[in-house]
Amino acid sequence: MKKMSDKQRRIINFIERFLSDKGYPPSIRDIQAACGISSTSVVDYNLNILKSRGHIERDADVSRGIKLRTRTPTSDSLVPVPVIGMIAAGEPIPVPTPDTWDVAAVSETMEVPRELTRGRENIYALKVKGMSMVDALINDGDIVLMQHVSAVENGEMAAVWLKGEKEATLKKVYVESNRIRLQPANEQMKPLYADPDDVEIQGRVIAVVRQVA
Amino acid sequence: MKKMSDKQRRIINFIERFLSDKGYPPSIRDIQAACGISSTSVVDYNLNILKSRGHIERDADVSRGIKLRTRTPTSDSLVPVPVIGMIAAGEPIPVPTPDTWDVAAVSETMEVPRELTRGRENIYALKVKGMSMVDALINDGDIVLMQHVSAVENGEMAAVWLKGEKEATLKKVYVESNRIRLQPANEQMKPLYADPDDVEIQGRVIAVVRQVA
DNA sequence: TTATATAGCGAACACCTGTTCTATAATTAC
DNA sequence: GTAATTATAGAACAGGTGTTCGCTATATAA
Repeated sequence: MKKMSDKQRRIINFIERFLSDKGYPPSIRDIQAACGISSTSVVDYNLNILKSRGHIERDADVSRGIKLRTRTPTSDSLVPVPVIGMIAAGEPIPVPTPDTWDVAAVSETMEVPRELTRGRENIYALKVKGMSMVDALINDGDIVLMQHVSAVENGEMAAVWLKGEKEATLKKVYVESNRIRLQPANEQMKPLYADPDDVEIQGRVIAVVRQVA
Repeated sequence: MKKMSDKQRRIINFIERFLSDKGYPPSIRDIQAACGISSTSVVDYNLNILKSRGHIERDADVSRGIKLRTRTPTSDSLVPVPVIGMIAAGEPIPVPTPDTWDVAAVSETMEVPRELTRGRENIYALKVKGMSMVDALINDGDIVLMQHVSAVENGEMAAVWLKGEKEATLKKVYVESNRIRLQPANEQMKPLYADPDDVEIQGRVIAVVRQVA
């Protein structure tokens, strides 16, 4: 798909906001005024381009007959995620159970944009306690969005439980010949090597959210 | 609330169906045709009743200016935030302008849960480029949610522009007797001291979002 | 240079559409 | 019964609104 011009992007954004604000689409002259366009025909011209590119639909000869094609209705754009526990040094990582999956059965829940989870299944959240994960660039109080998987691709960030050290960490995981390399997200730091029998992959890190103020 | 007449119920149902079908509200004559009403004035008459009873809202003199009131879309639990630029070492931090405030006038936009911004005003987002902010536990590619303020409370995390070093950093700011202490979020690291004339507060850090996978 | 495509401008047209007005029927109140 | 209220009809008006047309400007290609 070809790139949108700056003007076209402004038009799309305005339509979105107008629509969620007023509940009905803007007229061509509404768009003209809001986006500072000099002529209605220019708006029409760009709307036709946006239509041909598939960004909107237009009903001909119908006032305000603009339909957005890109945006899913905002109703399901927020997904609830169960916060099933803490993650901290010296304590095992909470493993999701059928009970904790159920958003309704869990005490705490947070809502995140679908954009973050990208519609993936088996998502849960953990709250980080302590400073033990600064080498993963994760602070005390951060929220880690996880996906429960038993194995990860090489290079993916995962929640790892080190049996011997009784230590929970978040590291990039690389499977090497007969050992596992655990690489901190801060690439200036040195990797850690572990025996495959000593590590337990608990899940994949999807995102980190830190609320500062 | 008084009971709706049969005709009014048909009108409401038709508006709902039309809206979800076409994406924009029907005109009065659309309603007239679909509900088998003989005159536009009768439609107008009943729409006014529905409005006074609180079932719909109408914008006067606006074609298709009908808004359904019954269902509350979760649209206001997600707030759009303009992504106005990058933040990187050696480059000035983009300062929001009246133009970039306007969500409609900005090329890129992201949506975040209202919970994250807590309804604050003047929120914008910056994308972090490079590894220069690892001491603030911020990685390459992270998104920083900012609030534009000219001054911050002691201990708050802020985007700071160091004039002398031509360096943008995110630090906790403490005003001391005749110097400013800039404390990295990673408290194991040493603070930086700067002359008050050398620092420029660009904004307050509200949140950090990192999409890993 | 000469073409060609893209983008913008302003005006005008014709239909769409909300609104208003008058008249009339149906229902309810008294 | 009459009067008042509610509901309906039809028509017309004025402004809203999508569309079109001719023209100009700029950039790209040949």
